[in-house]
Amino acid sequence: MGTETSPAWVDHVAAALERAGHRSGAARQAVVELLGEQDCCLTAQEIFDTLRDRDRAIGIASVYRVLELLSSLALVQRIDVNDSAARYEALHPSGHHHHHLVCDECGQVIAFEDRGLEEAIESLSEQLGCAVESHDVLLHGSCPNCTVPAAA
Amino acid sequence: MGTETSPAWVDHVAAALERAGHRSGAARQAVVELLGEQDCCLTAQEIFDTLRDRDRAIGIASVYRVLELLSSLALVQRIDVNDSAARYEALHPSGHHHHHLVCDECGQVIAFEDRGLEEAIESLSEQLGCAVESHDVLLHGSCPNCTVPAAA
DNA sequence: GCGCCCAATGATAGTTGCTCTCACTTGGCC
DNA sequence: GGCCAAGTGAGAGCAACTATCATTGGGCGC
Repeated sequence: MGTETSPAWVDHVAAALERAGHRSGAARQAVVELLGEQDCCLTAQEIFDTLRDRDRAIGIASVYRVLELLSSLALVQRIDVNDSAARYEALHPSGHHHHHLVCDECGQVIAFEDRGLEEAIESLSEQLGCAVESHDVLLHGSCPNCTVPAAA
Repeated sequence: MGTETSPAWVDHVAAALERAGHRSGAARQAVVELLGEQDCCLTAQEIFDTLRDRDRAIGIASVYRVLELLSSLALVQRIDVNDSAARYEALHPSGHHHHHLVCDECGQVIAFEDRGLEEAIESLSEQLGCAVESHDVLLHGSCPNCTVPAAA
């Protein structure tokens, strides 16, 4: 894990923020860089804790503020996995993204992608007569670890 | 609206609860009947308020308790629409169900169904090597009302 | 029908994820 | 360097949800 998402997205965000008339700031920068490193979604608390551990501590209010801003500019996607805390992840300008399987046993969130699914959703949005801007697919089940009882 | 989901599902729930060794109770009965009438999802608060308006008031704690029980028995599905309150709706034993479009303008939740989408998810779950028990697709965009600026 | 036992219920206090407020700091144009 | 708005952080506030616990009532044995 680590570099999949990194530099291009961080630059993209910087450009988009500047275009939208925002200044740079330490807290926002730290959150963006952290999100850029991730392969999958993080909760606000995880972002807060990780930055504190790295001696780049910022206020929890700033975490939420940055996430809301990025979300409103379609730079991150908010994902709700039914475990009370929302998660956020980088949203690529290319539209390339993935979806999530939530393990109902251990709570782990696993990312996956599937072309067929994307196509089904695309053709669906045309039929609906609504402007579909983003979509999120959430599967519930058991992850490989929990599926095999012996390995649990 | 009103009768699409109704009697069969309520009976199904009653049977499943008895099978699981639960007694009947007024609060639970009221929640199940209300859910059985719905075509789409309700929040816990909506359930609480509606029952109070019908002079079948029950404690808010009971609402949550019943929803959790039904959810754990796969009799209702919990849906998180990113607006802070979770929503719940009847889950049919036939597997027949629908998904949701959330209007980012007005917050309205619209139900839809699509065979192609279901098929894509089914074939996907086979590939994943995980036991997928349920799935939920959430589209974000604008509902017909909000899509046409003139009608807003 | 009567009584007993435990599941079901409801009021309320507590927890928690998140938002609001406001004083302070900082970036960036002059 | 000075100014001012944007950015930030601490902490209060809010709302959804959960835990607790005393009371109620369903349903079985009698």
